[in-house]
Amino acid sequence: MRHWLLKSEPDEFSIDDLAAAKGRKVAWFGVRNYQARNYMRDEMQVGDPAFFYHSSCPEPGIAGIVEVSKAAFPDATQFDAASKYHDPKATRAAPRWFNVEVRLVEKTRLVPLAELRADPALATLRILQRGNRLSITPVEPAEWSRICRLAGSRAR
DNA sequence: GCCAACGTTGGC
DNA sequence: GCCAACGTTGGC
Repeated sequence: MRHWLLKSEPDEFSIDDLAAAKGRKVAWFGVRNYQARNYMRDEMQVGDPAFFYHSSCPEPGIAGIVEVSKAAFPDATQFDAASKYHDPKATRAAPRWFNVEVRLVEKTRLVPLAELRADPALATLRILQRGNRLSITPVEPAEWSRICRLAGSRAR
């Protein structure tokens, strides 16, 4: 089992949107980066926990905890000509983009980016590294525990 | 809106 | 396969 961090712009899809979704589940659609896709397609397993991170917003930070509820399958939006995630080079026979499904485990207090940065125990956290833009990154077990503690979560 | 950093594209 | 140009990300 591995731990992950998933970024989402709350204007697009927030933790409250996930809480309001049917079954509190959603396909993690719209990822159009090969490395992030490969994490979903090749490494994420059902039951893996992940932080839900709000990016590109007034208060960036960790907003909650989700878990992988379904292994990777083709991202439906790549086939949808009306979607901004449409990919004309993708076909149903040869999909390019995959997504897992995630389920909300717990909405936590918002742990601001500045608080993550200020914590020496999180110096190696991927999203804090210079130039990092990847929307899906692995989280080390010690980092996971530390952030759970900061967030006031019972999860470990 | 700025800008650093990075990924992708496409000509050669 | 190289690499310049371009587009995107995301914090500030």
